[in-house]
Amino acid sequence: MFDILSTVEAQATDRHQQWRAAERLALTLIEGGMQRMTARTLAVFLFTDQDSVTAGEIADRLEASAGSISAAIKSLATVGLIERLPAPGSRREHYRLRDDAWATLFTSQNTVIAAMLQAAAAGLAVTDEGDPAHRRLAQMHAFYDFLLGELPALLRRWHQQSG
Amino acid sequence: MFDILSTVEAQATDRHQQWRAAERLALTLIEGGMQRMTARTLAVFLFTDQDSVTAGEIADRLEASAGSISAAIKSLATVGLIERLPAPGSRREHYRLRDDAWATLFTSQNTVIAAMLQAAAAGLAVTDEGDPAHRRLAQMHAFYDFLLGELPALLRRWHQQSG
DNA sequence: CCGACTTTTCAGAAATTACTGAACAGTCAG
DNA sequence: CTGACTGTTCAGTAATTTCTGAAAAGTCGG
Repeated sequence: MFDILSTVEAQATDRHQQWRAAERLALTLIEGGMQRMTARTLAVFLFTDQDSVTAGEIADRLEASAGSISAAIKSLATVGLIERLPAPGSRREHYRLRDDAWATLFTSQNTVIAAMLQAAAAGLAVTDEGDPAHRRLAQMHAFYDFLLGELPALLRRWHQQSG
Repeated sequence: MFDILSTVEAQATDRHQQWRAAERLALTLIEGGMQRMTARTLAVFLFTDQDSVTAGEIADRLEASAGSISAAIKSLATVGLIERLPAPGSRREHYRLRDDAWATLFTSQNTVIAAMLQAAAAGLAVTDEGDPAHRRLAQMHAFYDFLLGELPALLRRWHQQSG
């Protein structure tokens, strides 16, 4: 009887809940080390009901300045999480989350791991065999060497399973 | 002929190089998201030629306040990277890097991954099937679910190989 | 090529975070 | 139990980071 009305109410509730869930996810990303505005921007890319969004739309949604959104988009694009869409006739740039965004985000850890491995190697090179520091650095080196070797196979399994 | 002299000189150089390598490793850790003083403290634990160190020794080495070192040690102990040693007769507390420190550090990522998984699930619960956001959240959920499943086996392989 | 609209850049303001220093608490020798 | 020494806590400050707002640059239709 009042199906239409209740549907409208439910949708309004859903929108609110979705917005809350988006902000909550942003907090998780921030907790994990991501910049505040970059995290909130990424959350918009995830939760929008459109196929793509513009910088202006994000700024409106987050009530943030165009400048900070521009920086956030640049940052997300640099690590490969989002992509610029071939302009669909509009003057404004459209962006969307890439399909393999999360695997990409995870892969960017490779850089960190490689840096740790290199730091350990540098330490090994300037310490003597007998020095306790040498043993510790060797353990560190072994672990990150192992990790760096395992990650490609891990990602291959993922692409196999999902693709 | 001048072996003793050159050895002394080499050692002095090594100490300097070791100190440089330690600070460099600290920078890598900071880059990866660790607090500045916590990273520098961890570097001391790695590069010291002693079996264990005290808070005072670290403060001297880093020329930092006792307060900041205390906070750093607490932080490192909380995530399980260092351990308090059974007091060897001294009044001062001795700490050292744990043997499985690096695996522990990596494992602490599990928390982040679980949080991401939960955030994705929360998003799925408040979006409709047809909504593009639902599809994106499903992809995110699938990836972190996969990761969470793979990591235990990864660490098992590590312990098998190293132990 | 012009004019309107969008995005980017950047200096300065605001907010957050990290460190210090001093007071407090804990512990062990005597 | 006392005194001396080490570690911890916390308020205030210093430094860094992040955001804004406005000006500059870029882009596309006309």
